Amino acid sequence: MPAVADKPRPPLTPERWVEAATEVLVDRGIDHVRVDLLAKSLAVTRGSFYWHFRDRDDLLRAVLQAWRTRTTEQLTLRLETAHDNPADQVRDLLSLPVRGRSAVRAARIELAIRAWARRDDLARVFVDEADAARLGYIAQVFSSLGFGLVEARSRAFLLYSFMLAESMLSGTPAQHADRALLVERLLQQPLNAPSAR
Amino acid sequence: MPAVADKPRPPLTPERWVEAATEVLVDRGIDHVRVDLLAKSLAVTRGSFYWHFRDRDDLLRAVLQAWRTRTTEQLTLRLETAHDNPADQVRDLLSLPVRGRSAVRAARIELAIRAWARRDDLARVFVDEADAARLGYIAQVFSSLGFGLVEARSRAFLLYSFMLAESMLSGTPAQHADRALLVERLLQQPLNAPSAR
DNA sequence: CCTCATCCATACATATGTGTATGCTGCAAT
DNA sequence: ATTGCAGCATACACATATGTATGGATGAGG
Repeated sequence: MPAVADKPRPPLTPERWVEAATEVLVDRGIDHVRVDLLAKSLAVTRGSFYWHFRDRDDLLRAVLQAWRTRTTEQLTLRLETAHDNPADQVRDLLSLPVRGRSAVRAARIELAIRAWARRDDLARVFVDEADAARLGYIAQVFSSLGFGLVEARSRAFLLYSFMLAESMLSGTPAQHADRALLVERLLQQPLNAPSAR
Repeated sequence: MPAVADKPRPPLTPERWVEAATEVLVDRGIDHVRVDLLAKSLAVTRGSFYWHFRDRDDLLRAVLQAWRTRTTEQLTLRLETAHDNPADQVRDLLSLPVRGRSAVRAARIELAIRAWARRDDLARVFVDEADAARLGYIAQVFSSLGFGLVEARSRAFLLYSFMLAESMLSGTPAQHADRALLVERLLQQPLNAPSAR
């Protein structure tokens, strides 16, 4: 009984493979991102994969690059739509992880890549870049609030730490700390050290 | 040419297997903790493994339990040798990651287990327990400094976040933030909210 | 309508992993 | 000295992974 007109599928793009790979990466870790598994989830055979990608590493590189593209886009978008009031930018940052399903998903992807980066040099490069870029951005915001360089960098790290920890630790965010209290405290002018304006 | 008196090895203990497994876990992640690989690193065959352990999961459970034992011991030790001055306890906590090779190693183990816990329910239980215990301890210290419950928990989370982030992000700790500044700020009494004594 | 490139399927060859069954060896107790 | 078991080795059955080689279908252009 030969083909009764199998639904003609649209051709697969490399992006589809990257999506599928990212999915598995988040749910099961980089070691479970395997060609045959992805092929099954896309309902094709591995023959298709090796048409679009040179090998498995080629795919993994593509996953990292896709992530970098998204994160840098996020950051530049944040830079462009910057509020006039820097304090509001800080408040926005702190309310970021709680708002939106896509933000939660992005956080999960990032954690998975971070775990991957602990053992893979290339992944580590990408993660370090992202961290540096964001820390730089946050520090810049604090800087425009009138804090000196060291102060701004310290507060930026503290804020970034808080965001990281919230995405890592279990439990609802609210049960960890009073976000409103925290943000206002972070915005305060230094107390013992005179502000360097 | 039959055995020219191969060095008689001392019998293997389950602990040795757990050590080896932890080693691999740190360096390459839980998915690389495999029986045959460990057997090679211990210079025996898998036959030995299945003598000491029921199966691979049995070993992984043992790894988690060994970790819990160590971490809770660390915490109780901290509770017992508690300084009279709670402020000193906070200062101790912040200087913890930088002092000692074993502290660094413990941090690496913890990160590996944390990555594991993102996909394994049992591991997650252990990690959550550890987090809760430590957060409780730190909050207690802040509490004895005169902070109210919410204040104490918030500051505890902030401090714990900082410690976590320092062990996760690349770069030397010193380049992130001024630790001394941070600790003194964390110790200060609340400013806008009146302290609940 | 024939051709050719694109996109995928199929079929090897090879590697690496788990778990089980069973065999071998030395030391300890009787 | 013989027995007996602890501790490990060896061998088998099976599953799953990568990568390559090659064949088949389908649509666009000459």
